[in-house]
Amino acid sequence: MPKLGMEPIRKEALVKATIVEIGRVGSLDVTVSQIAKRAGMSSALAHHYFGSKEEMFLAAMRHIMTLYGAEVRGALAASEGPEGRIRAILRASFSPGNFRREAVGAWLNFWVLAQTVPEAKRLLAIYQGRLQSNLVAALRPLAGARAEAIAESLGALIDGLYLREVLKSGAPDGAVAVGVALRHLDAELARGA
Amino acid sequence: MPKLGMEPIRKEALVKATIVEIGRVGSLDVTVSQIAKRAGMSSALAHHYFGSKEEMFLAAMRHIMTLYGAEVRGALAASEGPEGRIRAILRASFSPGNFRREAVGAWLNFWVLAQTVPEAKRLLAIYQGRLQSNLVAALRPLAGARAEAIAESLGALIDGLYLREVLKSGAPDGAVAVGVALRHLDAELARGA
DNA sequence: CTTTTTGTTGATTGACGAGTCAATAAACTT
DNA sequence: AAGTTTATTGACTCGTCAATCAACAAAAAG
Repeated sequence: MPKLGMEPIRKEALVKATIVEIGRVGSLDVTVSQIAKRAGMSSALAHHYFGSKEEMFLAAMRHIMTLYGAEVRGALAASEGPEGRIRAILRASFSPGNFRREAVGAWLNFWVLAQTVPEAKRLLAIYQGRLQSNLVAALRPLAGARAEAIAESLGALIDGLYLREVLKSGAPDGAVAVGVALRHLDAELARGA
Repeated sequence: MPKLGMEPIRKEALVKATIVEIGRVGSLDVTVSQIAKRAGMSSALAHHYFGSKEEMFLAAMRHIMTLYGAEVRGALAASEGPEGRIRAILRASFSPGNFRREAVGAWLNFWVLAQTVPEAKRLLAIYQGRLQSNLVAALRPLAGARAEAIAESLGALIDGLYLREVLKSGAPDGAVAVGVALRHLDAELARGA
């Protein structure tokens, strides 16, 4: 049955299964067997393609970040004006695709991973840097020298809203989160003016 | 050698050791043996006093929350006026005792725990509720009907600042965090006025 | 002084899980 | 057709760890 060119297909299936399982179990205590089973293959094959469980986690992290980055870029391209760009970033951050239970759970656990695995820390730092520079770029025309400071608190607020989503029961509501972030932004901008 | 009345002493030592080990390892993948060793006893004794590892985690969580709560109450008692009360809450939240690497790491991991262990979720909800009502009480005279909304975003911001501390290298700087939170607050209040 | 309660641990059990290996098979190369 | 590369898995190794147990020691109770 060996069809050739399976590698990318298998890897993608494993990455998605990893995210789903982390979200389902709620921690990084997922077994390779669980992941492999959900992806429809044996655990041996999972080890064959990724050398270790840690590599699977990192690949899953890159995947989530890639999705997030793409969504932000897309929203940014379709936006106009500084304020429009900020709204775009916020909407992308809390879009149904990113702001869903399993993705939020995955993020939380990647944060834990970052405490011990340097590569995970690096990836998370990249995410933070990109968010920060996107926000600063959009804020510069509106807030001048205060752009950095506002971007930092806005970034922390976004992360905090993600964190709090973990405790909520019921489906995530991105609109509410966007509203909270926008109110904060308005307040900051109003003060500067 | 069995001196009587060891139970509370042993339990306290275990709770502290649990927090230290979680902070050191950076995850909940700490063994009971590690914890027991740091607390100066055998793993069997740890199991004797707490029935399970999970109970140890929950006890550690209660301990951290108790410390935090006590510090907030103390700061609140020594404060004057609505604005003073808010400052007190923020200062307590980012005090050296609470805002230190191992405590921050422990918080993060408790959040993970809350995804699967109902009791952990309950405890975290209590913390959030207390923080919220403390903030609302202090904000009411300043912001009236907007107190709840501001308290919510301020609470999320605090959590976000904790979260981001995890990625930073170097010693935590509570003063900076308090500054960020206070700026946010000022902005919100200025708008309402 | 014997019985019970409290403190304490080394040794053991039992389960589970990451990673390896050998074997099998289909496809591609020469 | 023979040889190589890619796909795939069941079985196995080896280690780890939570939880239990049996046993011992000292204090308190009767």
